[in-house]
Amino acid sequence: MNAKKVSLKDIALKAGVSTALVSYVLNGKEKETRVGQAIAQKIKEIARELNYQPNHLAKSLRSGKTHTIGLILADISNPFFANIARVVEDEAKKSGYTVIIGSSDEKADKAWDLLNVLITRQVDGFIIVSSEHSEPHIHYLKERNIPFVLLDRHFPDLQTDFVATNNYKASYDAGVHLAKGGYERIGIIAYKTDMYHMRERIRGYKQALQDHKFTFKNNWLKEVQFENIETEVKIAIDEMTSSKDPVDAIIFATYGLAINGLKYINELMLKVPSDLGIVSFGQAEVFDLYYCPITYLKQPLELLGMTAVEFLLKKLKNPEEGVKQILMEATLIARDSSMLKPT
Amino acid sequence: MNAKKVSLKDIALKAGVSTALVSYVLNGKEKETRVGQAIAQKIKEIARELNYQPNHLAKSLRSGKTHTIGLILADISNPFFANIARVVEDEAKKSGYTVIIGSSDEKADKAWDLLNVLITRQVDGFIIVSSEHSEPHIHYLKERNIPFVLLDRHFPDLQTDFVATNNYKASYDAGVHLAKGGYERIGIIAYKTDMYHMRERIRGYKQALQDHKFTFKNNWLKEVQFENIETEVKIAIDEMTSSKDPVDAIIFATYGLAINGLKYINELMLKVPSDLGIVSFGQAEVFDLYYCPITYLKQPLELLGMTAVEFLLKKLKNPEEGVKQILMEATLIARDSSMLKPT
DNA sequence: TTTTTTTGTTTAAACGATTAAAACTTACTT
DNA sequence: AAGTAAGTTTTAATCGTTTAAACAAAAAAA
Repeated sequence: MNAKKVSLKDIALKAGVSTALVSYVLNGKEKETRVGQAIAQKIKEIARELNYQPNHLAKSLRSGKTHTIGLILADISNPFFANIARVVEDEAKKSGYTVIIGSSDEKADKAWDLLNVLITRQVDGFIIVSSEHSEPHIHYLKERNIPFVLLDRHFPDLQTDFVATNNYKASYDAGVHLAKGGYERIGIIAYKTDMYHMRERIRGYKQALQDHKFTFKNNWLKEVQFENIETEVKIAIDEMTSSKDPVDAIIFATYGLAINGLKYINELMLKVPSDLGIVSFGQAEVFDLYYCPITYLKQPLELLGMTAVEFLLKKLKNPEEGVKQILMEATLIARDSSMLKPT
Repeated sequence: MNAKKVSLKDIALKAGVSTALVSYVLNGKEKETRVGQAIAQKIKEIARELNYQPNHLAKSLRSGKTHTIGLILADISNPFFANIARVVEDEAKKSGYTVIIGSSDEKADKAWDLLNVLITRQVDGFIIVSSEHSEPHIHYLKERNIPFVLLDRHFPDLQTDFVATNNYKASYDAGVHLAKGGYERIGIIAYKTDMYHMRERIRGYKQALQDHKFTFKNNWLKEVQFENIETEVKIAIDEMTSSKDPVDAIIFATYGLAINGLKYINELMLKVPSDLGIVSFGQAEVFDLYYCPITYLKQPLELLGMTAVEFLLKKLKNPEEGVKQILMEATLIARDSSMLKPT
């Protein structure tokens, strides 16, 4: 950054007026502050001529607003979140906001670090895809009165703005869909976590079983740890398929679980959908790539991202506004992997 | 942000000294500026007690440095770049830098917008994964003396810092590998672009053919447009497989091409690796998921990202330092998809 | 004509930090 | 006792903007 930047002062000097006038004119306050027509015109011209770019730092220092929002993702290597990031970025830019993205990699302490870095960077607010054990972060934000919106995952016991998917319903739909497809011993592989979105996915699944008079077997629900996903998914599938009540279909509660699970199902030479029906959460072109295209639950990605931005910007404009919460419906995209008996 | 922030002045007031002293002490300049032992201690204590967090905006305004770097990606929905982003972010943070990520979606004008937004945000420098037609951006940056490092893609005619993969070699390896696997009519599907990394991939492929005394047929090279990837890949595969010189193996020059191509190969009921051998650029767990695991070229993702940060930070520290360029080698990860005759 | 109002413009403080230079204390030399 | 040096702290300018308040000149009202 060589060519020393043009400042208000430079313009003022050249126009032979004070910086105040320049500031007024360049901020469209000519009317309220009754700046002379001729001068106003001249200032604008000189500004253009000098290619003036306001200094955001100075502006922010003065105003206390940075027009920057922090986006904390649970895992940016997950294509779902990567795409969310893109949507949020685009949407924020429309309103003149810049987004700083951080990935917590599902670790609460990394999320905490990020939060603090971004707070000292004075972002105006946050959009957060929470990781486990981050309730304290939420409390902290509320306490310090920092505006934020939770995205995709939320805490039902905490009064916060959020935008999320109706996971219960989505999972229920998956169960019903498999049942209709002719499967009767449906299992689910989820993450071992207390996070609400995951509990809801399990609850929806169980409800679907119940509504079809299938008695849930403990063995049909497997919860694996994010850190050991590869080995634990294998064990889970082994146990699910080899017990005395083997499953004939599996719901994968996330994209990552599905990738690992399908990989292993291939190794086992199990045939989808005949040996095993499959439905997975999370969309990805990848599911089309499987020899038997995978039925999946498509979350309204764009809408989620855009709404989160909308909520946050509203809150920034008017911090007193009420709590905004919304649950959006996922769509089940039926493919071959969930059809035992072709209809 | 309620509880009005603690500033140097607050500390100074409480300690009964001037802000200058506080600044000196808190910046570890007590020695050079010979601040009294007792006072220094007191200041530090009060700072801790008040939980003082320096105001980055003010610091930056004064120093002209924001300790922020802009990362412009060609496409954040590509897992390769998403992971690069993560690496860059982590690495930068180690040195106290914050990263602002933007995705140009392979569009030069979006990249230009991003560039300007980030320049007005006064990032200290850029790491850029260029999209096509963005040479002018490079010139602009050089002209304005804004430090930057190109990542993954570079322009051989432009004197710039860059960190990239040796695409020629990688592609050459892919060709040789397929030839060794028993394939003799090897094709490649690439993007239609003048970008050097893509030209190199094609060049390496051709060289491999030549070294095996296979005569390259025009029909074996297909270039598709990023915007129409889905339909054009289909056409490409149709043409490659149905002509009078049908290919028996395909190299996909990118991850996205592979995803789309494999999807279509499935539809066509072509069997990998017997009907068609496959090698693809870009790593992804997804390649394991295919019924026949896909051989791929693994780029040194972490190293690329870390080196880019290293180069940039060095340049920030000492702008006069010479041009840094490095090409890193990809590793071919051999799987079943490229073995015609099992060895 | 004097007073008031309107219109147009400047002044100066503020945001929160950094830092060169000035100023003030002691203590030490001669 | 006066001068100098060394040690310690303050002053004040600066980064680029915003904006309340003060000011001046012209126009309107008295």
